[in-house]
Parts: sequence; structure tokens; C-alpha cells
Amino acid sequence: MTETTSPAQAAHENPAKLPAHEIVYQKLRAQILFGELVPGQAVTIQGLVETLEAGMTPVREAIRRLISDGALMFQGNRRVSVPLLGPEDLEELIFARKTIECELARRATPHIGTADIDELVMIDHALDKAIATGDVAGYLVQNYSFHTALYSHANAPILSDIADRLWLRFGPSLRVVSGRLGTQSFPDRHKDILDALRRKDPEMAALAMERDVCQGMDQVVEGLRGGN
Amino acid sequence: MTETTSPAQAAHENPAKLPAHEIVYQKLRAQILFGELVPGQAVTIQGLVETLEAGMTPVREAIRRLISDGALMFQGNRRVSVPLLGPEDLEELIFARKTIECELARRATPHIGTADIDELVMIDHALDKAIATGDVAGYLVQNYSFHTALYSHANAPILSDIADRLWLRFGPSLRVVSGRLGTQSFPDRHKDILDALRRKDPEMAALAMERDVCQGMDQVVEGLRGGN
DNA sequence: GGCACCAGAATATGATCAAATTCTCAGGTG
DNA sequence: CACCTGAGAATTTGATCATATTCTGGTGCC
Repeated sequence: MTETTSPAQAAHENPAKLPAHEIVYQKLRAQILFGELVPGQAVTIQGLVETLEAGMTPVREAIRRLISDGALMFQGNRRVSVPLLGPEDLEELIFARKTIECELARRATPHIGTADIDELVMIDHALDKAIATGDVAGYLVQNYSFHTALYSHANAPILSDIADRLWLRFGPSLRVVSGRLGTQSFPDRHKDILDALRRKDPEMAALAMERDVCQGMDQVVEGLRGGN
Repeated sequence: MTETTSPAQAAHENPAKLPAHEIVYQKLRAQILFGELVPGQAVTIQGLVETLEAGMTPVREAIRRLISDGALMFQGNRRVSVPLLGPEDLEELIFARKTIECELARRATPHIGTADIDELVMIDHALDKAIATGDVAGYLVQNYSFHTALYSHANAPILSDIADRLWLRFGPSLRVVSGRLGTQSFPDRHKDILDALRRKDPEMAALAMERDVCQGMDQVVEGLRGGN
């Protein structure tokens, strides 16, 4: 997702007006982010043409975009697959998430009003519910929503864009780990973030975010160590 | 450019084997990075089909990739153009460059051998020459080469990838400013970086890099303030 | 000034060609 | 006798193009 005036917002007024390649991109993106697609899984153009009932060109363009996002990987020969993360990759992702997302939390803090906090609380409740009921897909969606909603207030389109692609990279792995360990193992660190926002304390928000990021990524590291 | 096993390296063994969309991407990318394209300039598919003598599909895919890279901008209606940076954008870019590129310098330091330093020195000499002769295009190319060569030793594909896209974002603006102010105004901070590398001092390298980044971006900020 | 029309560009399809993987079937070996 | 190996065919899949369709923006008429 680019930070430019999103074509997605035009969707609400008229869904039919979204170009096919945009629809395909959104669908594929969601599948990657929320785990329909497993790391290592091969992605074929013709397969998607059938699955998503789209033409070849739109699928092709969507795949190129996602490759550029780091959400898909061009395997040298002409095959495309979902990337399989190694420990080194995770280490880089941790650094990047920490610096970028903490900064986003820091920048968002002064712009967050009470209405915005209410919205975040709502998402967090949905998150709790997903955790309680063991709804892995719901957990992933709400967790992503929480971060995205927060960052949208940071007035930092470029940094938000970077953060977004980072999520695309570890999304599939997060799904695998969640599915393996269950949602119970994920404590919810968002309460601390909300606290910091209420107090309008940017540094505290950044710190809480760092904890959230570290905790989340540690789960992935642990999960991947055992599994693959 | 994605960090995955690059199709570009296959280019050396057999240039003809590069797919058309990859070639188009590289060409367009270079044009954006090194300033053939001016910020705000409209980019049409059919125009590129003629200019680059490629088919429509490859051009289309290359454009999608570059939009995802942030190097091009989708203007809502079906127009595509080179983004025009505002002061807020530059501020974000500065933060991102500082954190990411300093870290890359830090990580590269321990892996740099004397042969690698020689290579960097060579690039830096070419850079000096470009500055001395007022060769703006050469300056841009060599400056980019220096950073890219350095980061390639950091063993951090994801971070390098992020840095690469950052360059794509401010490349066109850098070109405009350079053309306006001339190369004379650009002092060369790379000597300090090289010094740090020779001493194998990661923190010093990071610091030198920060100075280089700040100095370069300040030029752009200043240049854009007056111009547009 | 507003509306209809027109040109040009982008989107999307399906066909065609090229490449790569997979499958199959011998042939040989332990 | 079972299994591994490798050459070659068959099939799947990707790359590219030519073409039809839809949409945007501008122009000129009323």
C-alpha cells in the first residue's frame, strides 16, 4: 500500500469503480497478511486467475506490487512464492519495527483525541474477544487494525507505508506461529499503549509500543525456532 | 528492488534472458533516480511504450512496481506522475534515512575488508571528479553507488531494501536541487565514513553516515524551500 | 455557464509463444 | 528383484502482444 491518495477510499462510494488490479491486490494482500497463504507456498498467476476470477493482467500487476512490497518473492526462475523468514530476517524486522513503529506511536500521541482513543479501545476489545475465543484469524485482523488505526494519526504517510510493508513481511509467519501456539499465549500489551495515549505522553507511548513489538516478534522467533 | 535473489545477477551471464518487464523497471528506475524525470512530471504508459520500445504489459508492470516503491504516484484518476515532495515528506525521509542508513553503516563496518575499502575509495574518487567537473548526473550516480556498495556489506537485505526505496523517493528532488545549485555546493562527507571503516569503528561510521545524510538532505530542504 | 460529444489514454481480455517443471519409462546397479 | 538415475516428452505456467472496452478530460455548441 502506498501512502498516496488511496484508491481504496473511493471504494466506499462506488465499489464497482475500483479497477480490477486494485481489487486483486487488496484480496491477495489480505490473504497474505491474515494467513490464507503459508510461508514457502507457491503462488501461480493462473491459479489466482481462477481463484479470484480475474483476468491475467490485473493478477500480474497485483503480484508485481506485492513482490515490491516484500510480501511475495520472485524465485529466480519465474516462480513466485510467499517468503520463508530466517532468524536473520526476523532480526532485521525487529530492528525496523522498533524504530519505525515506536516513532509512529510517538508522533501519533499528540494528535490523538478522546474519540480516537474510544475507537482504539473498541478494536482492543474485539482483540480480547478473539484471544478469548481462540479466533486466530480475528486476532490477526484486530491486532493489525489496532496498529494501523494508531499510525493513521501520526501524520506520517511515508513512515506508515514502511510499517505497512513490514507487516506484510512477517504476517504469514505470525499466522503460522499463532496457529501453532494458539491465541492464549499472546498477552495483550495494548493496554499500556492506550494508557500512554490518554496521558498524552509520547515517550511512554513509544516505550509501550517497543514492548508490544518485542513481545510479538519474540513469539515469532520462538515459534519459528521450534517449527522450522 | 526487492532483496530476494536478484534477477539482475543473472543479467551478467546472459543479458538477453532478462524479462522485458525487468528491463523496463531498471530503466525507469534509473531515470527516476538520476533525474531524467522531474518531480510533478506526468508519466504515461503509452509514452513509455514508445520511449523504451517495449510492450504495454511490461511497462504496466514496471509502473506498478515503482508506484509500490514510492517512486511514482498514482494520482487517483488514472494518471501517474513523479511525486512532488513537501517539507513534511522530507522530514519523514530524514528520520527514516538517519535510522536505517546509520544502522546499515554500523552493521557493514565489521564485514568490510581492505579490498572493499579500495572499491569504495574508487567510487569516491569518481565522485570527486564529478563534483569538480560539475557533472551532475555523474555526481548522482556515484553518490548512490557509494551508499549502495557500502550497504551491500551489511548483510541486511531487508534494511537495504528499505534504504533503496527511500533513495527512490528523494532522487528526483535531489536532481532538481543539484541542477539548480551546481555540484560545487556539495561537500564530500564520505572521507569521514571511509576513515571510520578503516578503523573498524561501527559507531564512528554510523555517526559519519548521519552527518552525510543530514548534510545531503539539508541541501534538498534548502533547495526546495526557495524553488517550489 | 452548462451539457453533450469526441479524442486519447488506461484498463482488461484472450490468444500465442517460450520456458521450466514434472512425469514417464528405460536402463543399469546393488 | 527393487531402487536409483537420467533422457526426453508432456504439461503446466509465465511472458508478451494485439485488441476490445471503458473511462477521463477537454472542446465546442447551445
